[in-house]
Amino acid sequence: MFTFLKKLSIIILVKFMEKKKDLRIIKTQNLLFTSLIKLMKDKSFEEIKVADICNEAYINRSTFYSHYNDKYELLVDFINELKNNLLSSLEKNENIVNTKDYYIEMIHLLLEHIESKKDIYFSILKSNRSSILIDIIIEVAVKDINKRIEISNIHKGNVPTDILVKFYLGAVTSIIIEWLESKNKYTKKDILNYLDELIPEILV
Amino acid sequence: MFTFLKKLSIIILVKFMEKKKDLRIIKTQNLLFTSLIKLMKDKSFEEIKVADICNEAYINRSTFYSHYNDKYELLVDFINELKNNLLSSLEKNENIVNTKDYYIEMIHLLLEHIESKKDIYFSILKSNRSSILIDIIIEVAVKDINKRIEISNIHKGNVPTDILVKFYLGAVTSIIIEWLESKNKYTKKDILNYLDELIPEILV
DNA sequence: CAACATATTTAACTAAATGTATGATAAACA
DNA sequence: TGTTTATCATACATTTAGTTAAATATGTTG
Repeated sequence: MFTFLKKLSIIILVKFMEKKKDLRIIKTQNLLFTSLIKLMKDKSFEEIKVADICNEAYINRSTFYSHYNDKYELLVDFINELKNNLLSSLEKNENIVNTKDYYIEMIHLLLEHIESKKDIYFSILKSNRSSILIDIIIEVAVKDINKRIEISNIHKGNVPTDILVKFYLGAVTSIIIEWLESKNKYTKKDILNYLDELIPEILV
Repeated sequence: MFTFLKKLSIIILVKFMEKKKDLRIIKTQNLLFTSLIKLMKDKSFEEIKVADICNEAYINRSTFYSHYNDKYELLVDFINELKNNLLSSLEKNENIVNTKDYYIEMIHLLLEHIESKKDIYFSILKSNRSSILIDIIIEVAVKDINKRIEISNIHKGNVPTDILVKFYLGAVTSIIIEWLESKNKYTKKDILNYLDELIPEILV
């Protein structure tokens, strides 16, 4: 119970530090985000101008500059939003005991998150920024994995844990990108089955 | 024999179409390439201006525009150069019979290539463009793998070949990036041993 | 080596996009 | 309701991109 309150207070503190008090700020920020997503469907991020983003969002350009110094800051902010979102999606995974099950369930949650925000992730790929997608998945997944301290002690082989983790996360991410890019070629279930087959029990 | 001549003539035709006859062109192009590499060590690619590249190369800006329409074209040209380079490095791999040996040797050649051009690849990572590195490795490796047609028929499981290939190439690329980013933490031999352990015989 | 072809330089210029500043207006907050 | 502050409208300085044309320098070819 105390832990819960502690958690809550931290969240409130973070929100407070972010200074997102004023509704107007939240409103414009969301408008800028959705504008960015929409534009990234048709253009690469480099081609998108600050003026484009503002026009699409019906927001004055000087307002944009009162929030961000340039479009790259907007992108970083947007990506962090996605990361936090994904991280909390993965939290449902906390009380799975078996390690292999944990990994498969994590990938399951990952795919569900991405499918629920397919527009956004597809826009990221379209805008020629696949490295963003890779960054998001790997960073968030590593954070989640690091919560399960035991893992680092379990693996019996000669391969260091960080290498092991990067190996399989790179593999999974690569498949996810293939899944997104090939649109309707594979279902979410297909991908999950393939990964279940490809990730060995040895990991446990 | 005829096929050989046909191949040769195509190569000659390509070289002719590239119009790289004049030494001056080769010279400036190389200057632009090395200038780009040098700048990417300190700045992200977005931050680098056409004028910066020209100053560093002691080349007039209008000369730049007689070669490329923008800096992105220069980057593409540079990347293609790297791809061709890597592809011919991998050719030593042609007459290996055993499939697992082929993969390990391919990774070996890959690591040797990257180590011999460590400056360049490290610059690419520094300039916040890891997706370039991923593109290069995956595209070239897939080309090389596709030469060995048999592979597509060999795998016994339910996982489609393209998924299988993307899975392990994603994994290997992820490790290579980790290897480069962690500078001196692992030797080339370490990485090769780890990957040898992680890539299953099942593939064969 | 001389004649020719063409790549590079120099310099000026247009257009577009960035980033800043200020006072007026509108909306949120307490 | 009064105060605070985010947004708007506008104007302006600066940077970068990309084009053009004539003079110069450097490779190519017979």
